Formats: sequence, C-alpha cells, structure tokens
Amino acid sequence: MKRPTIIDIARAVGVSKAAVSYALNGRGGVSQETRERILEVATQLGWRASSAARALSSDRAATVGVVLARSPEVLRTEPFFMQFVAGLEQTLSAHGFSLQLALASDPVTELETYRRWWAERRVDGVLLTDLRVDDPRPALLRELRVPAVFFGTERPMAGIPVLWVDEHDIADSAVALLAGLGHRRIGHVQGPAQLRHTARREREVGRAAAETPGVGLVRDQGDYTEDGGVAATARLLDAADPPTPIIFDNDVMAVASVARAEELGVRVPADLSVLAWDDSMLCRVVRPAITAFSHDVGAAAARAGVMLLELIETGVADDARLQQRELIRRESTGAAPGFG
Amino acid sequence: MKRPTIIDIARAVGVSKAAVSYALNGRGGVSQETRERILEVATQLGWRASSAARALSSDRAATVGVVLARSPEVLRTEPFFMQFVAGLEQTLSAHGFSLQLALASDPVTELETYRRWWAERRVDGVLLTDLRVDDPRPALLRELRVPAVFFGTERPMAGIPVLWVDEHDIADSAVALLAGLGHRRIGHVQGPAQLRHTARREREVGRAAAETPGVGLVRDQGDYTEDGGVAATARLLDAADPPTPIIFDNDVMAVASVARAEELGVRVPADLSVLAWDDSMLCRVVRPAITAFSHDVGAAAARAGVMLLELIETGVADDARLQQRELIRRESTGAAPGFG
DNA sequence: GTCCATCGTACATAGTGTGTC
DNA sequence: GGACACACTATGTACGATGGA
Repeated sequence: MKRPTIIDIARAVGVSKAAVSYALNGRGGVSQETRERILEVATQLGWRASSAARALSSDRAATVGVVLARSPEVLRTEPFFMQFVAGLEQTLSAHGFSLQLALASDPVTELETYRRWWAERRVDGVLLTDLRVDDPRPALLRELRVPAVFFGTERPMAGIPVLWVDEHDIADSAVALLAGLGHRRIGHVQGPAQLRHTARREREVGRAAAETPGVGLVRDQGDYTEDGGVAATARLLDAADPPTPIIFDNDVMAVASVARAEELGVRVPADLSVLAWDDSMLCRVVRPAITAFSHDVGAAAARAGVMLLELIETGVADDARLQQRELIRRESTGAAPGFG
Repeated sequence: MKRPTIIDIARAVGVSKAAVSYALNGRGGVSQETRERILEVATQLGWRASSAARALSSDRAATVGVVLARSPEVLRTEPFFMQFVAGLEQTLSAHGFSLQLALASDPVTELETYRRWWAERRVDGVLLTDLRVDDPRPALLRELRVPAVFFGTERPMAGIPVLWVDEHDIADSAVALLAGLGHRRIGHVQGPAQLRHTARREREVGRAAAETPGVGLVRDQGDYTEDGGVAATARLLDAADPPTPIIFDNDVMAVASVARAEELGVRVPADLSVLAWDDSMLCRVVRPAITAFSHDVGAAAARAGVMLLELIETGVADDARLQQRELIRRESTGAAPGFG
C-alpha cells in the first residue's frame, strides 16, 4: 500500500538499485532481459520517481514559476490571465514540467517571491509579463541568474530572452478603419501609466494618427477596471470637442463604458464608436458587440513556455516575435455622426 | 554566488550541520549564543531550505493539487475558475503551501493526474470540485489514501470531508421573487446533466416551484457555453406555452441568451425576465444588467483550502457548510407581461 | 585484454535520534 | 545536564570498480 521506491523494485527483481535506475531511465548498463523485468515490476507496482528525490539529485525542479502581480480585482475580471495560465500549463505538462503559481499584491512581494523560489530551488525558471516602467525584475533575475523569459515586451532586453509583440500594424488598421468611417477626432483610454504596454500603445496610436491627415487624438488615463474606464470616458466626452470614437486599452473598460454611455443617452455606434484592445467573450456577448483587437493568448503563452524550457535546457533562447493582433470588426464601430 | 546550504552555514559558523538545523528550526540543543550567530549568518547568506530536500526528509511536499477538468472553452470564459484559484492560492501561500495546477481535458487524464501526483509525492492532498454523476474520483482517492476535500457537494461523502452548499433558500428566494412579479410559468436552463450541481438545482427549483401555488416549471438542457445556452433558450421560447422568466444555471448562458433574445425582438425584462446562477462582471456590465445569485468564490475556495490543510496536518477535518448565495436584483427581472 | 552487466557507494540537502564531553 | 557532533533517514542519479565471458 505504501508508495514504492526503486529499492522496492530492486529487491523484487533481485538487482541493485543502480540497475533499476539505469533501466528506468533508458540508459545503457543493463541487459535487455533485466531491463524488461525491471520495467514490468515497476509498472506493476505503480512506481513513479519521487519528484523531491529527483529534484534533489538532478538539481532540477521540473517546474517553472509565474507570479501574477495585479490587483485581485483585475485578475478576477480579465479573462487574459486564465487563458495565459491555461495555455502555459498545457505546454509545460506536455514537456513534463509543472507550473508554480503565485499572486502578489505589490512589487516588493513579487520580488521576494522570485528570491524565495530560487533560493528554495523550487523553480528552474520564471516567466514574466507586464513589463513596467523602471521595472526592477530584470535586474534581480539577472543578478540571481534565474532563467527567465519576458512575455510581450516591445523590444529586446539585455540578458533576458523576450517574446515580443509589435502593435505597429494593428494601430494602423484601427486608425485606418476609423478614418475611413469619417472620424476626425479619436479618443484613447489608456491603461495604467506604469505599464510599458501603455506607453507603446500610446506611441503606436499616436504615430498612426499623425500619419493620417485630418485626424486628431485625445487621451485619458484608465486603470483596466470598470470604474476607471467609465471615469476616463466621462472626462473625454465632457470635453469641449469630444472624440467620436474611443479606443480602450482593454476589453473591461470598453464594455463598461459602452454600458454607461448608453445609460447617458450616447448611442453606440451612432454617436460613439468603440474599439477594445484585447478580445474576449465580454466583447462578443454585449450589445452592441465590441470591435476588438484579438490575439490568441493561450498560444502565445505556450510559445513563451517553450522558449523558457529551451532556455532552461540549453542556457540560451532566441527572442521571438508574436503574430500581430487581428482586428475583429463587430457592431460598435460605425460612421462618424453626420458622415456619408 | 551559488545558493547556500546548511553545510555552508555550518562551515561559516564553525559548528556541525545538525546544530544549524536545530537552530534554524527553533529546537533545543543549541546555546542561545550559537543560535544567534547561526541565524545571523543564515540571513546574511540569504539561505532558504531546499524545497526538494525538505520534502524528501519530511515526506511533505507542502503543496496541494487542483485539477481543472473542464473544456478549455468553459475555463476561459467562466470567471469562476480564476476566482477559485486566486482565493485558494492566497490561503495556501499564507500557510507556506504551494498550489499545483493542472488542466485535464477528460476524466481519464484527470484520474491519471491524481495517481501520478501521489506516486511522485508531488502533493500532500488535493481539492476537488464539480462532483459528477458516478464520479470515479472519491473511490480512487480513498483507495490511494490521498487527503482530499470536496468543494461544493450537496451532502456528506464517505471518507472525504466536504464543503457543502445548500441551495434551498436561494431557490426559494428566486421563485418567490418571480411569483411576486406575477410570473406563472418559470423556465430553467440547466447545466450539463453529468454534474451533480445540475441535479441539485433541478430539485431545489422544482421543489420551490411546487410549493408555490399557481407556478409551473419547464426545463431545458444547456452546457454552460454561450451557444448551448442560446439553443436551450430558443427551444423554451419556441414552445406552445413559453415561460416568461428563465433561470440560467450560469452567467455565461444567461448573458448570451439575453443578447440573442433582444436580437429576436424579445425585450428583457418586459417580455422575458432572466436570472443567473453565479454572478460575475458579465452580469454587471451587460444591459440590462442581470439579476444573479451571488457568492464569494474566492472566500469559499480559501475555506476549502483551510479544511484541506487541516486534514493534511491532523488527518481529520470536519465537513463545513458554505454560506448560502445572495440574490442580487438588477434590471433583468420585471413584472410578468400583463401583470400589475 | 576487452566488453558488458552489474554492484557498491558517494552525492544532492535537510531533519533527527543517539552518543559524547 | 547542556551543548554539541556523528551517523542515519528520506529517494534517485551517476561514477568507478568488479566479476565473468
């Protein structure tokens, strides 16, 4: 009834535990016949290598870590995280690795988690998202020599492989769509200022707008939550010369703002067009359904996972580039008021 | 630069590693003075016990496992799972435990995962959700003697502590609300037939309706997805004598069905009232906002986590009962057509 | 002398019971 | 008896040594 060890197998077969270890790991040094008997007894006893013992002797935890460092509120509401975790876990388990997951409510706890995981030899590497302004994580991980891959940065990073995203084309598509519908003043409700995404999107949307004659841009700050998005939208629409379309940096803010706008008598898309950066069920089920910039988060997370495994295995991994997002046009984008 | 071990500390202080171990674990057998020197050197070197070595010698992985056994589709869209994982992880980490997470696309893989985890001594116990009809999991876990807690069953289970939920009162509240609004024929779009939740809710709603004079009930089968919910709703509404309110077994089906209904010219709540079993942002942001049966999933998961830790620690844990859900009344419920 | 099968044992790290001064 | 060291536990991996053909 007790969980068997290789010693139990060795005793049952009548060989040394070294022979058992060799046989089970498919290495030389055992005859074909003995190997077969060992394997047979092993499966019959339901033996599996103790993860602790294997980790201790091989100096490999066969585990990678991810710290989700966002407010519980955002974690609960943003479908992104579950997709990320699901995509990653499937890849890892296919390669015999596990996922160690932690939540951190503040940056200090997050850094402390990496230190602890590494010192406890709990993980062989970590996967990071949401690069911040003055982000302390790359320096810490380099100092500790923790294999790490950064998911979704905009450009290479010294000493840490990145899976990078380029939002150049998607910003162009969005602005082109809106300009083609006659919009002349575009609103942009941004994410938290400390996230690098935010700066990048600001730049790309700004560039695309500047390259489009006759199109102006106004911005306001959101925080990815419903309330933050609604407040930013209200400020934009209350201005002297309000925008006729608004691009939201995530789906939650877009959806909440549409609901609020319609309560205030602003019709979507007749009075206001809406686009969401990030697609999810939210954008599909609300009415009007929201035009969104979609990409496959699960597949991207899986890709990052493979990079990290390669880095752990070989010590190096090449940067890679994520496929650009796709503009899914739904009902929330229409002609500018008085156009056409 | 290399990660320090207790031997490094012992060398630095000039004592044996046993002394270091005793000092670090706050046991007797070391003088106050030596203890302090050891602790000082330990923190200075940034020492942390190797999780593998500790697991090996203590026969404790300090980890609990959860297998999420739903389709990727449902996992992505249902906010329940992220809330569950987040609530659980926070409790576990507060007690020095980690969460091992896996996805399983089918029941066979799920069972295999428990076997593997246990044989590999990877987890000290597991937490289960979504009891099914003829569920093979309790028997397997009893056979393997894996400490396990079942989350959200309706009644006690032989040999496995459960955190049970009682939907008696919430079914009463829902039916009372609808009857009070003049509704006489209630629809119920159910979840997958193989889940025990489904049977329980069927029974409770059926009982509450039967106990309410003049109220009838019609049911149809959904599968927790958007498409499944919409199809079941269509069947109910196409019938000769369609219901005027529909209770949906989850938020996704409710929200998708409302969107579809309005496209077909069925106004909510004027023509059709809607209630969702499970609350989430979805119910809040759509218009009309959906009346829902809410409960704090994160807190419930944390509670189940504490039960499991107690079971692991002491070998026994008492069954506990979850607080009943609360009916959050929003805009999707109104008077029956022609009532009042 | 060579080759293969196999064994003994050290090692990875932390925890703990027993023995010694 | 207090303060410590030694030796052994947990399990799997891997090197070097040994035996026989």
